[in-house]
Amino acid sequence: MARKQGSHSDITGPKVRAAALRLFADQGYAAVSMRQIARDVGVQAGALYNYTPDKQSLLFDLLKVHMDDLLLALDTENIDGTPLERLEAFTRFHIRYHLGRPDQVFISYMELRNLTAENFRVIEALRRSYEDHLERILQDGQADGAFHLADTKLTTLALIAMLTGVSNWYRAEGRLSLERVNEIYWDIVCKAVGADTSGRGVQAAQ
Amino acid sequence: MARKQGSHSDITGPKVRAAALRLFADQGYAAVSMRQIARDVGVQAGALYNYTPDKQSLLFDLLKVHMDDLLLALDTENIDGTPLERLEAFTRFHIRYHLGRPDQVFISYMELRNLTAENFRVIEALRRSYEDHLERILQDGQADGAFHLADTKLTTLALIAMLTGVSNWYRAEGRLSLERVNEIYWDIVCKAVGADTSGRGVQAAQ
DNA sequence: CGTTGCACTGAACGGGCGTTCAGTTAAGGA
DNA sequence: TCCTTAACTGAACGCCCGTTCAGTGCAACG
Repeated sequence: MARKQGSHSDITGPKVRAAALRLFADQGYAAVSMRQIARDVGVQAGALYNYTPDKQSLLFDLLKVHMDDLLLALDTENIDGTPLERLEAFTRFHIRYHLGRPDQVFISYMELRNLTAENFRVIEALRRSYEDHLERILQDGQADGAFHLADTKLTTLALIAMLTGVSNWYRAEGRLSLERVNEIYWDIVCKAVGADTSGRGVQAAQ
Repeated sequence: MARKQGSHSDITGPKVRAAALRLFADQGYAAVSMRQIARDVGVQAGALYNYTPDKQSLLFDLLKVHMDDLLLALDTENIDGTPLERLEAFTRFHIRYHLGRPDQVFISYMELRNLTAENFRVIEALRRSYEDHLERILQDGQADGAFHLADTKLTTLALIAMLTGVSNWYRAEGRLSLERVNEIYWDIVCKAVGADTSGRGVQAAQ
């Protein structure tokens, strides 16, 4: 048998990436076989090699596209205003964007170690430039007295770790709406950077 | 050939666990073979089965021991005092303990998905009880007005994610000493929970 | 209507996997 | 000294791995 109807390459290609993404996220890169991905797509394992030169590239492409999309979306956001406003925009953007792509986020920090050294460097650089965006906000806020930070670099890493952690527990059907989560985290972030919070203040509601 | 000298079981046993820990942390559970572990220890693969019933138990035991040690060490810490004092003790404990055991920490959140369902539940419960410890501090502080939190549960998860993130970048030979890292993170945590920080305040030193 | 070429199959390649087990060696007790 | 037994070897079990490739059938083109 060959293809059953019409041209399939523009259907099968995305299917392959989608299956790889889901399976890598569920079971981990090393635990997933090409035959498993193929079964998920509905083809034989050999057919996958029409869409990727090898398994490693499949992983790399997923991570690369994710990081590119992330940086592009960040650039597209409106990030003008005071450091405090920019920090709020970044916080909300990060949470919203990450909660919308749980699988991509998951493999982007779980499967880094399964990249070849060269591929790792590429992704690492992209990640770094994302972090730099936040650090610049913190530096600006520190410079004009809006924030009070002991160390901008560490605060950057601390905030990103905190915000990314949302993906570990958030469930859309859970007790809190995305908007409520945004509010609560923004409240924490805002205080953590030592910004003047008089006048705002999120109410506890437990 | 059999054993070369003396009794080896109390030497080989720890060696097996140590090799498994290091290799799992470096390459991931699924990517490490029993033969690789055996080579590291200096025996044939079959000999490993004198020390573990199977590969899965090897992973589970590492995680279980780590979590038990963590909870024991936490209980051993002096945790009396005001909520603010207890929060500071917890923060410093968490950072110190985690930075001292990078491999255990790493596999404890990277390899959870490679546990069987039953083993996962056990580790998950231990982790939960660790989180509960922090949440209790936050609740007490919230109750007596020391902290101002929008949501104690989310703040718990946010803080733990932030603190555990230290393991991702901290290097002993890096620019900051453990004590300095402790100071900076405690500064962030302290502010994040909305505690009154007048009179303290860590100085920036960049 | 013949030809081209895309998308795919199915078998094969060499190799590694977790695990088992009969056999071997040497330490330590009787 | 003999004997038991802990500790380990080395081969084997059946199975799965990533990847390659000759062959196949269909759609579209000239």
